[in-house]
Amino acid sequence: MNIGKIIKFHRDMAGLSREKLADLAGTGKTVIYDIEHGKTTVRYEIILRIMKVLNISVNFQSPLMHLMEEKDG
Amino acid sequence: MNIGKIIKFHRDMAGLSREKLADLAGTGKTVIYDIEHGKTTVRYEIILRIMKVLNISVNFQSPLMHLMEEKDG
DNA sequence: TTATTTTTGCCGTTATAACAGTAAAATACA
DNA sequence: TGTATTTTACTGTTATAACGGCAAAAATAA
Repeated sequence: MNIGKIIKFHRDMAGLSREKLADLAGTGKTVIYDIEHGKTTVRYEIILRIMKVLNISVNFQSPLMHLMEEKDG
Repeated sequence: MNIGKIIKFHRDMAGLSREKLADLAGTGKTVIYDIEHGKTTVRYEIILRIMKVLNISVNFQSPLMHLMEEKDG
């Protein structure tokens, strides 16, 4: 799953520059550049913040997931 | 989404110690401990490797996602 | 029970990711 | 066209995440 392309595509669709997206995500512009260029050695937290701004949800799936007790807030 | 609990649950189900999981994921055991304790300032790449070992898939969803041209291998 | 093995929890050091700065490139506007 | 503004590409420095090491705790065996 190419996260760089996903972010680039959504950023373009939102009409955001890297710097603007970075500001909204509370991070530096360089990391946006890095991610869009295929770097995956970036903080997970930063990925999450960027995804939030771009209205992208992150989901985890597995055959066992439904067995986890989940307390809904 | 509590990634720490997800990993802890699947690790237990797989009968793996942190050290064993770390070895399989090609990382150190400390980061497993950190993640399970709620730390999100960890490398995205490491999350991916751990998820792979535990057979958990990572998916991104958005209202625009289907508009991306995806070349299937 | 005691001894042995395994696992967990955490700290200090080292490698590296994030950042600001800046030049180049692109875009906008007159 | 020229000038201003915006965006991109990249580098070096600094903050910090990843790691190994070790003690404590837990599990397992005898």
